[in-house]
Amino acid sequence: MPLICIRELFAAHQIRCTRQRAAVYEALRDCHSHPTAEALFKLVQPQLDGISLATVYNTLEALCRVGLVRKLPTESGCCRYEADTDDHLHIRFADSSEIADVPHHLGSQLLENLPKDVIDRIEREMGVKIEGVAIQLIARGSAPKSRHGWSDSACRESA
Amino acid sequence: MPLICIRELFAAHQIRCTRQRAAVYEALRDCHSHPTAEALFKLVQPQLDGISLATVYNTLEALCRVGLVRKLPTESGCCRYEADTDDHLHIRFADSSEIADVPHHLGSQLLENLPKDVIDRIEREMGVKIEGVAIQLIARGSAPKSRHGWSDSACRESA
DNA sequence: TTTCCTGCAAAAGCTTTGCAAGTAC
DNA sequence: GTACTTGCAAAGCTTTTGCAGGAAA
Repeated sequence: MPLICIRELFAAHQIRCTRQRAAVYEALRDCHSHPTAEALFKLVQPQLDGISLATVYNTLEALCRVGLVRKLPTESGCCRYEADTDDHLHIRFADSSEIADVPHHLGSQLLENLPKDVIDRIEREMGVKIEGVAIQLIARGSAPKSRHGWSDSACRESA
Repeated sequence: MPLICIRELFAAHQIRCTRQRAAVYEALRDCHSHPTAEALFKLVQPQLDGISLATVYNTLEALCRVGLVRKLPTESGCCRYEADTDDHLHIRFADSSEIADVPHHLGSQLLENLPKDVIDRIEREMGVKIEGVAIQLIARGSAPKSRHGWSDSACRESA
């Protein structure tokens, strides 16, 4: 997607388009994995000479706030991000903290089969409003070597 | 559950039973919420005068390793723990990072309805072995005030 | 007695913040 | 021109580690 479209996308979400933000967003969207802020920083550094890690964090926070990016729950104490905000399943690899997407054609069968009436009962009986579902399948080991461009590592517990 | 049983439980899992570990485990099991390490530390401090936060972390790590405790994925950068290792659903409150259990009679209907054949296909097509499923329902706001003893707070983002 | 655990303090890792200079609108 | 962003550095928070003394088995 050319930069002009990112500019429009940002405008539609009412955040300013800066070189740094566009680069971070584009890198995240195109990398098809679920990088940490640090990994993303290393990814954009070559194109944006002076960019700082703090800017990556600020950018991610801004993009999350307007819903263009999602922060994924992890067990590892360091956050991972994705630009694909459609509902989809994740596989979390227990030994590496990596996260992979389940292809849509597989995940949707599972998501669409969630019984609506059960969700309704949970809302009623617990007095809450459910706004989404995050499903992580847990797999032992590390991500298989990037056939789909999944792989991405680096975090406290991956040592 | 009296301490003698915790001793046996630990023995069965081949970890030593110390006062500190027993206290941390008992506090976690009885608190019916999903405290951070820090919160758990404050919970056991009154009974164990000199305990240190590092010991709480070491203990939780040991208990996780043998499967007596689970570390829950969060978005907040600080970990939460639970002693209920049966499969069950969680509700994550987007604005407070708190986590609540969905009562078993409600969650099991959802868990048992997950289509096994779809999981099988995911394993085959992605070349992974799925060992578990973590489902978090996402709710806006904070946890309703503890009818079920859920509430527990304190974390970077809860400010 | 041997091995593992604790407490302390220090370090490491991730994320946020304050501020002056710069940029988008 | 105004309001928002950036880069930098420093601080803040969570978690881990090294080591000497202590407790469990």
